[in-house]
Amino acid sequence: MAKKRKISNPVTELEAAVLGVVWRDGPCTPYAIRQHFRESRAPRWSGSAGAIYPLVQRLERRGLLRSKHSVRGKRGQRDYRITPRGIADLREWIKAPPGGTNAALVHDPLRTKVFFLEALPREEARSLVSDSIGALRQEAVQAKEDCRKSANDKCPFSHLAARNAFLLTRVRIRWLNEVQEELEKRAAC
Amino acid sequence: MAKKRKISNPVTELEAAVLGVVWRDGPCTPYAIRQHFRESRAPRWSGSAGAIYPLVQRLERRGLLRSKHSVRGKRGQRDYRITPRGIADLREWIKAPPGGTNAALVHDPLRTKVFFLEALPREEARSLVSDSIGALRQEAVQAKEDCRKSANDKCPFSHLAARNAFLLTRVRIRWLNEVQEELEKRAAC
DNA sequence: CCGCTCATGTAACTGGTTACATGATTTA
DNA sequence: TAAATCATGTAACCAGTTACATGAGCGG
Repeated sequence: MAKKRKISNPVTELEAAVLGVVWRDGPCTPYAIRQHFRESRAPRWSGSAGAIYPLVQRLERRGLLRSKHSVRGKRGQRDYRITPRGIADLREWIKAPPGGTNAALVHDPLRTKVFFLEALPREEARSLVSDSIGALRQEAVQAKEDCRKSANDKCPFSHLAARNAFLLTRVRIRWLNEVQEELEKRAAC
Repeated sequence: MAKKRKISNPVTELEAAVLGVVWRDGPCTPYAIRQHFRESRAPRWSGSAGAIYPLVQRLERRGLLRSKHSVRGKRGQRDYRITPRGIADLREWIKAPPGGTNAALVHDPLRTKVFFLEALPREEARSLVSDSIGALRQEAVQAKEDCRKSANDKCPFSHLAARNAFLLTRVRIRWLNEVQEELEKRAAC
């Protein structure tokens, strides 16, 4: 059987995200990559220096990124671009992340909290839920705004990503409303 | 001003989850705790030995758990129970996790993938989306089943947690349908 | 020139993973 | 009793965080 092209190493999610940013934004400095992540409202993407700089060095050693000194010859400033192997590995990750977690259940810390909500005095449980609803509403407004802004992009996928954030936030609000109802029902007893 | 009781150290999410399990299930061995996590379909909770055993030791050193040899004097078998300070810290975490991420945007790897979906040849993008829809439908069936099973629990919150999982899964399916439509629209051009 | 922010990095630490070792119990 | 599996643990590794160091450009 014709052996498929050996993929160097499956990239992690963060590595893939960096590859994706470089793929999309063309040559860019690590700092620009960091900014991209820090602007994201998803807390997963902190874009801390200690994560990004070693990561791009790693990716360059593995041949997925290539860098050269920026024309503006500031200190060590380097512009990174993606290599063909980098693109191949990015595609590989999109198709099948390591562990096959493509459709795994998303993690919601509020779910865990509600799971243990009986450990909280009733009144505190109540305020936790209503505070969270408030915060999520804020989130939803932001997400909707992101949706609107990306609605007319040349690429429809960034808009769909924003829409994912909005829909998830909205459904969590609705779910919290159910939790709230349950709390009130219990209070009534 | 009356200083609030000093909370030892804010616990992490995994620590809080372990405290929660011990709080709920009464005295139990580390192994039982692991089982609890491994049965969860959320990939976040792997319950690997290397995570749990050091963790309960840590919590005992910090005075949040207390252990004694099980009556069945097997090897080193220990039953852990939660202490009052453990309960206090668990409550503290439920109210306000470190970082105030109570209502932060949930992380969805499929969102990231779709964000970079243009990097994929059209046909592969299509099959990624339809495969994911299939997998999520499976997930949704499972989640609904969990919902049903927990519907008549004495504690309604485990049911609400299951419902969260179901709702999130369902909304992701709907969102993926939108992605699918978009792909077909583009194919038509 | 002083201080501020931009930008690139590094070092120490932390928490979780995989893989292994080993003792206890059950089952064939 | 031999093999399988349950149960407890540990060691090496790894990725990401916080905190720091440092240089470069710029505005007062």
